[in-house]
Amino acid sequence: MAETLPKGYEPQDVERRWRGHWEKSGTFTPSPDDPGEPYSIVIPPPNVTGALHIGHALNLTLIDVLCRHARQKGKNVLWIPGTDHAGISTQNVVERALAKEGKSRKDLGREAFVERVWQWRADYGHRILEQIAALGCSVDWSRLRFTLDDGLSAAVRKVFVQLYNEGLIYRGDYIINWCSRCHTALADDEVEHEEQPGRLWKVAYKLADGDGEIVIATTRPETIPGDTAVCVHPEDERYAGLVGRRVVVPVLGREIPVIADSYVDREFGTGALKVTPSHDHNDWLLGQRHGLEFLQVIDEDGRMKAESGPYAGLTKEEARAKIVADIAAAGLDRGEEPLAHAVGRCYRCHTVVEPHVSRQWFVATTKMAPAARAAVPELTRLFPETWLKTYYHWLDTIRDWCISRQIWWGHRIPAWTCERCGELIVAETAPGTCPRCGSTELVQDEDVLDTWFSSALWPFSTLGWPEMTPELKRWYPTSVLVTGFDILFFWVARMMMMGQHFLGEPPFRDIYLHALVRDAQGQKMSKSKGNGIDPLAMIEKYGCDALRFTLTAFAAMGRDIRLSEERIEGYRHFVNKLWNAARFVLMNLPESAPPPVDLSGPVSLHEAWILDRLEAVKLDMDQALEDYRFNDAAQCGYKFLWNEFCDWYLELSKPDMASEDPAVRARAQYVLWLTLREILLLLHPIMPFVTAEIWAALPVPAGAEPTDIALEPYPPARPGCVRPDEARAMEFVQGVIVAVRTIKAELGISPTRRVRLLLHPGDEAQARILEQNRVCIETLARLEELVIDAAMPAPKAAASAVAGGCQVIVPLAGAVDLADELARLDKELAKLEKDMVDVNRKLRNESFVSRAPAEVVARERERAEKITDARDKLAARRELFTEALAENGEAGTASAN
RNA sequence: GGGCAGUUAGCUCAGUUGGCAGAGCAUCGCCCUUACAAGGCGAGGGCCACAGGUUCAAAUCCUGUACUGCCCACCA
Repeated sequence: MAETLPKGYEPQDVERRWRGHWEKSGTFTPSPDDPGEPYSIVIPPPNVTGALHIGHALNLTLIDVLCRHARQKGKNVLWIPGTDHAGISTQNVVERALAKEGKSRKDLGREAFVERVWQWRADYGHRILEQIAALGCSVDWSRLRFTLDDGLSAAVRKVFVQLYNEGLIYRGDYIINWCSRCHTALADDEVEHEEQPGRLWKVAYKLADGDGEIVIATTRPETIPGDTAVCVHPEDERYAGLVGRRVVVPVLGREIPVIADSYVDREFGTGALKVTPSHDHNDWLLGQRHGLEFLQVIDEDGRMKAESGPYAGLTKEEARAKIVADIAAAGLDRGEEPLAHAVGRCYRCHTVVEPHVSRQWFVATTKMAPAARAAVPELTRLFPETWLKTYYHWLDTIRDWCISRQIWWGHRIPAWTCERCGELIVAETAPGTCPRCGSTELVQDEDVLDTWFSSALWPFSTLGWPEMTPELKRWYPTSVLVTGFDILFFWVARMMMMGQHFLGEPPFRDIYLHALVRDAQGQKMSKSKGNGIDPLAMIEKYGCDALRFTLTAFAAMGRDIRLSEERIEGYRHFVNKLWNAARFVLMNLPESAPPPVDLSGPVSLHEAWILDRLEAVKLDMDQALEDYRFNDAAQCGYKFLWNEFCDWYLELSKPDMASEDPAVRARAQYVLWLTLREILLLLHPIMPFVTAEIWAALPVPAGAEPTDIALEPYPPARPGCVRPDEARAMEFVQGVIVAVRTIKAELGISPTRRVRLLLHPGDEAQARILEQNRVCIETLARLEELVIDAAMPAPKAAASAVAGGCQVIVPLAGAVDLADELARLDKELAKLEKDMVDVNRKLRNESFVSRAPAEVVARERERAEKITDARDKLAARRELFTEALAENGEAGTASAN
């Protein structure tokens, strides 16, 4: 007997062993010179501060499935792992740690602070990597990257300098989103807009030169000190006479002009608005258009500046309250109403952002977007396609990207200013002297780059760019990017732009956007809600393969995943099923692999059937993965293993194992061995550990060495095993067996009780098939006697059914309630009658017969015949059965044997 | 205000080109049949959100409606 497996599958131990093996053996470290079509994926780099959450688990599982599958298909597969320095997030984490020591980053100073962050990374940055490993990811650890590595930093500087020289990076004063907590500018899409209840105040602005007033509406009275105009619509008759005159800013007493601009919505509020160019995005545009004064009254900490006069020093919240009160006191209050409006918040810390005018660096993404747009879908395919419109829309309406951040952790902007002459120098390395005046007093820009700037280079910076490395030649562009749709703009679109600009072609052949993982109620999982499912805890509890299979099985394209622990628990049963099926097979195999048998020659019907199914499953799973239909691939494997291999084939193989004919035994062993072997290969990309463990226990041909399943090719097609006719014949036999089981179950006959069975085959061919599979039927239907003879009269007191035209007759004996069988027959007949009405309605419909494809009509005709045949046979049986009932009189039970 | 999804069994979801509505879990029977009780064998359960339209034929295609969710957006 072959090596046996322990009775229960113990994932923890198995996972630890295989992980260690794969890491040490270098199994997943390819060489650019290896043969095969190149296949590469870059990991969406998790934040170095991060802890693995379920979204990562989904992402990494899907990538790993693709990589392992590609390896099986003979491709030269590279999966690069790495982490992102995550500027603001990481700085926040370290600042919080500092705060516990009662220190701020300013206490340390820039250099010491950055040193402290590196230390933090050395201490904790590996956690996320270990967690990636725990998922069984087949990444190439030898090529691990970090966005602040020397090589990647060099790439960042080169890109910055080149874009600057090309005029695609520029510096300018703009209104940007300012987070007063993180103390930095934020890009437009780093601001989350959130509808919340607010108020709309109406305030009177008195005319400077006499009586009259304009009532404006505002949601932000604290910005009144920064007003430099009042604006109305040019065609608004209500205010026609006022444009060009001057009004007085309430409380402050300054005079400002009334201007007209068609931007104003006459329907909203009072149709008049106050303009604060330094503290509102729209007002900033108005200010530019109309040459207004820019007056900053709120500082970088969210406090009122000296320019706000009496409110100086207050927080903006305090200022709002005081200003509202002062306006009321001055008799300028013209009412207020509740108004829900969107307020922007920092996506990192959720502080309300303040529009703020300052000098920042920008990438002219408006110029780079068209190429990224045009590449899809011609050069890069997007899955699911439904994201196309969103992608296009974003690129079509894109604004330039603010890339400077006023923090310390990140890539420092490679720009220097000459203290003496003011010259701006942008260079990859620090310049020694000013090229204009020769001064050595050069000061580097204090700011660092947006984290997404280095992420945008990830697909080629990780491959060694700007050096033309063998890796870059071999694996760029990458095969597919797998990521969540939530970073389509942050990351994906920007990688497209950078990849095209610097490498001349987009960085991926395909982009697969997967769903978000939500909880069972459909809520986004988050720490604050406490509804998260911790993947590591799940791995601990149910095993990695169960988690991976669950995530794969639910990854239907374009749909969110509602995950709950019960799901994972459910799929653990599947892992266990595989384990036990393998145990059974191993118990029945010799020590060495069974010698090959010609499977295209004569085999028994159930063997032909399972081999035929196996061929179909190989094709289906392969195609599903090619199409990124992960759920279909998982489902397909699940059904084949459980519902076909275990439920039928293993049971059918049992009599073969007990056969006295050594040839039958040998062939059964070979088919068992081979089928299990290929099932393991098919499931391996989804469930690497349990399949590896079983594979290792599977006997190999005498003299051969056991292999590593991770290096085995995808099971090749075996054309001789495609036998649809025999597969159909087997399905007929299954139908007969199910009919007997159903009769037993519905008549309350114990499944273990052996009964006699009479079969009236529909024709000679059926009779032959049934005869050849006598043992199968006897075993699976649990019979004490089987008679296959259309001429053999059936006893009146018998339960009956029709399966594929064959009458299935179970003579009733003992304490069976005959009324049950009558009810059963009537139910069955009613169903057939209904089917017949349906099918006849179609066939009697002249236009159906004439217009539907001939093939569909023929199918319906065939169906009608089958239904009629079954109905007639059952009706005849019912006649006889009622006679039996009458003969039995009040007894109501059969005593036929 | 625009855009995109979703609505199918009690729950969570599949359903590729229109052609007999499926799975898992849950429920209800019967079984400890020597791989597995984390199991086996059966059963019940659906106006495919609503209203129109196209078609021989619609869960599927078109139009509209109603909810639900997400994304984008400068009504202060």
